[in-house]
Amino acid sequence: MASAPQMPAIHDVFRALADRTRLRLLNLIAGREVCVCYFVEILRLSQPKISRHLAYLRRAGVVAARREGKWMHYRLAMPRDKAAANILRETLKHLREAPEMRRDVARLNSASCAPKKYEVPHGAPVPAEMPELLGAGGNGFGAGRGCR
Amino acid sequence: MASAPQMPAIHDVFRALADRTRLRLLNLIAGREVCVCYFVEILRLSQPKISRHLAYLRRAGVVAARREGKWMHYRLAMPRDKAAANILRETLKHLREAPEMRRDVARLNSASCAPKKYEVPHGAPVPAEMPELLGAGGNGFGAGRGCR
DNA sequence: GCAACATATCCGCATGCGCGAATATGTGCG
DNA sequence: CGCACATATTCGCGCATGCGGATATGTTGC
Repeated sequence: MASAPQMPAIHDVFRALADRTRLRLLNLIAGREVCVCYFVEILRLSQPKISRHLAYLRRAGVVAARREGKWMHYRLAMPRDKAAANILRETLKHLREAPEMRRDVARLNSASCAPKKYEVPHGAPVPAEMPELLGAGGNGFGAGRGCR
Repeated sequence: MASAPQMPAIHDVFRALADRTRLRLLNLIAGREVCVCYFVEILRLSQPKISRHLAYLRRAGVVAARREGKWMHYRLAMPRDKAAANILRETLKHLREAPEMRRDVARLNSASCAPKKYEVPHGAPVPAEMPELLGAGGNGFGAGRGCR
């Protein structure tokens, strides 16, 4: 048999998803790897607040972090538990359709194409596409890195 | 429109799902209409606790209640919000596969077929199948009311 | 080492939630 | 009405969580 669905896994995912800020973060992170500094600018929230929610998501096992010099890159991490992973995918799919979420992505798009218009730190790494972890269907970001 | 009810809906659903007891209740309720007295006996939890969690689920809009004499029947209520509904369906689908959840359903099955073996009140209404609201795939309950 | 920067964690406070215990509401029956 | 029963709500407590503000950690470059 494949996986014995564990209650704790699903339970943790739900707790992680039960917050608006974390949903916005997950939506931004879905399909690419993003540096923390972008979250702060795009969501217009304090840096500690962003960092705390990212830590929460990390503990719940739905995002992973990678350090590169001073910058921390966050990416989606599909839970091992199949149920949790499916629910997360389903959630992200529908988040993409919410107007507020689309606005966030649009802002991230602008910021990564024209960083000078935003308060993103000088030399901040451009978000990199990572569609592998995503479910089917894009999220309006990539289309070849845009920036024409 | 009335203040864009999109986001709050999903958010509330996640908060409702972020509790083990409520997940067990939802799993028992999925596909049938159940009297409160069964929950108390099957889950072996105090009556106020059951009632409180049912109220929470009701406020989140994922279950609905119907009064019949002294008995209250609870049934699943798919949220209007399409995203919330899909996520709820996906969740229920995977809950059914968890061993603990299967045990609960098995106990409910026994109790509704042979109430005397359980502490269910005398004359308690037998849970009625309601597969309409469920996603595809049964949950091991019905198969024609069993009880042979 | 030290300054500058990006990020993470800690502190204190307010709020919300889960819990058991007690109590309130609603319904049928004699 | 008054009692018995099923269910709901309230209360007080302990604990987790979200928050802003302050501070700590880690990294680069001089």
